[in-house]
Amino acid sequence: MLEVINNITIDDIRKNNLVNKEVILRGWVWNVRSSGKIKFIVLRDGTGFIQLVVEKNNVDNAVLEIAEKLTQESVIEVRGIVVENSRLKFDKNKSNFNVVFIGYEMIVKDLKLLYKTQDYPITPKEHGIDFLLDNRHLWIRSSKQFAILRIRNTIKNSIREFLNKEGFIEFDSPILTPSACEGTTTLFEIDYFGDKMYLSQSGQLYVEAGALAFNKVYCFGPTFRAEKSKTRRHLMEFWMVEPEIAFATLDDIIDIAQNMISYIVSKVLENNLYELLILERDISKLENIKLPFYRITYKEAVELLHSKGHEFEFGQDFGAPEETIISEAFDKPIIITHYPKSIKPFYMKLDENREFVLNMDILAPEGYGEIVGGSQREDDYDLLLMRMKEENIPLKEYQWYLDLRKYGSVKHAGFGLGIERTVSWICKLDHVRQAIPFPRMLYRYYP
RNA sequence: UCCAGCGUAGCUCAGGAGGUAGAGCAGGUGCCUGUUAAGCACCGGGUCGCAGGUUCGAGUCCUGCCGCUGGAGCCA
Repeated sequence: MLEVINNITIDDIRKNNLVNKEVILRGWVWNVRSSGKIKFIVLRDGTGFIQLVVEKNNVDNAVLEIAEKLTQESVIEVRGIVVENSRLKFDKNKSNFNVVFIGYEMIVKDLKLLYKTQDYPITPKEHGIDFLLDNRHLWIRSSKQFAILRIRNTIKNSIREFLNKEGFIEFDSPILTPSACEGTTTLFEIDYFGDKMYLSQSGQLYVEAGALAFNKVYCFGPTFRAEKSKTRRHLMEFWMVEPEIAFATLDDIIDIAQNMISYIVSKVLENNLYELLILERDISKLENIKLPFYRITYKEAVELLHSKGHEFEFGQDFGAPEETIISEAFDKPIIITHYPKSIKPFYMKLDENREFVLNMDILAPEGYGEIVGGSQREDDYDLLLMRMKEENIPLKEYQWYLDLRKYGSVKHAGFGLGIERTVSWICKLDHVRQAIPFPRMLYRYYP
């Protein structure tokens, strides 16, 4: 008598050898095709996709009747034998509805209908982005979204793993803040029992306090920016990891940042080949992400733009076209350092001649642009005060921040890495809105 | 916020020299034992974004508004 394995997922079938084992799966009907007395059901259970085969001569009439009436997203419990099937190998030239079958299928013995779904809105056909975003709560069931969000999970886990190994502690910065961390950008205002508070646009100033208390810290969470920007690289709510290290210089955080990015990519390649295949990602581009990355100064980047025939005024900040030109010129992430102080915030440490700052941006390759921004921080009380006055920063609200330069100030540095942009690059998405479960965009926040 | 484009069936779109709508998919009913966004046959499905205007007549032309998409600025 064959033992039936219950409590199993499609992921288990993919990872363990369960050929010729009888198993029970529960999941949602993805698609049904039939050819007379044989029916093919594609099942998804949240961990993957598998084809079920219902043959007339193999099952009771009752089972056949259920199989005949299945609709998309109906819920079933199915018992059957796992078999290998070479016909189900992924073929790039044949669209598989973007489902990658796993080399196995299940010959069904029994089938129970647990929930009958009717008129599921997302059909196996093209849909417009407006419709899909309105149905984001259902769209996340689709194969590509499934793949992207599983890769996002790997990326977040790998970041925590990496920082833990490096001796960091997670230090939570507040989301409600009494003042702006970066004076320039717009903030979401909150009524806090009659006072004005803001949703945090960066945990950086708080992790600086953390670094002087715990040496190596990072915060990891959502941040909010009320910028009226409407591009493929912007969300109003996005996730950022911000490591900050005491006694560190610009060079030190460049090392940490590129090691971290390289670790993230290696973990995705280790854990998510299936998902990358669903996304039809060119894996060789990711395998190429090896240390060290390219490193140039702002000055050299401007020269590069000029050599490409691009008009650009020295002293301006790089916009989307510049970032794209620069990042397309390299096959690995590119680190740009020493920007002019006039285009960077007050807390960045000045270099010797006080013209440039000790900062770095990291641009992802393939035209993806900035994913990391960081700097060594100004640790001298008087210089910081001078910079704050120059930029009209309200000193009263930042007294606590100045205090950090008054009581045991040390050189320190840190950076922020944007999660959605990183996901977007690794998955080669055309927009960051697909890199987060429920994107918050300008004028679009449903569901 | 600025520039450009688009709003027709549940979805993706066609019609667009003004004469009151059409295809695929999805849904329904059949046929087919290896399909793979299967195929074939038949069926049901529409205040053509909203408001006004021109006209005998507007999905089609004009004006305004609303919604969405793409791009720019700002940034991660």
